[in-house]
Amino acid sequence: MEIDESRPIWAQLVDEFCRRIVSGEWPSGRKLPSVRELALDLGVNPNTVQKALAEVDRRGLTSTERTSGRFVTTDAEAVSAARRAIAAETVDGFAIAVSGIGMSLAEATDLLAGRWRIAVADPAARVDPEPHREPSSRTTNAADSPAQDGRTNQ
Amino acid sequence: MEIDESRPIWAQLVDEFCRRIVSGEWPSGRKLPSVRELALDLGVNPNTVQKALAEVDRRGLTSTERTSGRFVTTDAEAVSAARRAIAAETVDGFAIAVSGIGMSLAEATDLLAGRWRIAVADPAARVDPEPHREPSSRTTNAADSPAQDGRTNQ
DNA sequence: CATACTGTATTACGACAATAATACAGTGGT
DNA sequence: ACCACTGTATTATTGTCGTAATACAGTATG
Repeated sequence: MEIDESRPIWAQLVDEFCRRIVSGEWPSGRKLPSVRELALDLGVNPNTVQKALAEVDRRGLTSTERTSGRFVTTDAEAVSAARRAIAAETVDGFAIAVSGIGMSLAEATDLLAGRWRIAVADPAARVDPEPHREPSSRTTNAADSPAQDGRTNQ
Repeated sequence: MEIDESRPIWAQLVDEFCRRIVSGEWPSGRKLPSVRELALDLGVNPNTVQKALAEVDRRGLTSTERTSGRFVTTDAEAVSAARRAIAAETVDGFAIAVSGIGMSLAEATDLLAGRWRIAVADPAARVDPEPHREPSSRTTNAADSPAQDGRTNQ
């Protein structure tokens, strides 16, 4: 799994764990790897994994036996509901994004069909998102005059 | 424009400004609102706007006249290239996301067609992403034993 | 020329994410 | 009983994001 710096790691882990569950990668009833094992695999701190798993618990996709481990829920409906929710979120976000740059549904559908195979199969061929880099050498900088200026933030 | 807490604000502003340019909302050659004005409109600190605009400059979509203001590039090819890049990123990301939860291209296309109109037109009907909330009452917590444990982070 | 506007530069502070390093408690196998 | 393993809890440190509050420099207009 890929982790980037654009969002809190624990939030990315929540998404990844949910994905593994709704995709069947972690089937219903299966015992999850331990907190420490997951942390090792993912290259993050166990604290971060724990935080993410607590949120997955909260969403009802996993539960913990306190000392014997953590397990995927056996409630199949909960899993499929989560899958539908994730799908809907993803689709809506995509629709908003592409319509926001002036694309039509037909354009979006065509582009999707054209890139599907390659994007899904060949990670190297993907167009990765702009990696969230600091704007060149500049610092931060901003305002000036004291009172009537653009400092109307919260 | 909507700002959430899932990513640095300045990064969201970069995306938004690029979107306005490639969508034609800010046409080629047009003078951008001032840093302070944008900060006021968006409800953020001028520093944050400045940081975002510096990045948009770096990407070649805007340039600054230092004292007279900031302008959208007149290089039409740069704009359309940026639009293509954004579209490709968005489509690839979508393809990976939906295939990651086990959807086929046909399913994705159908779902997209079904949700297109409503997601684009009616913000209230959208399925919003999980709002990145702290996992209930729990703290953070994690590991234990000292040496041979999962603390193999960087 | 003076004033208002533009972008740019600094420094400081509060909040939080991620890490680090322990510690505790309960279960299961030997 | 012992020991390895599980989840959970605490405390401290570091870095960065967002904000705040100024300050400086150049242009344009009256």
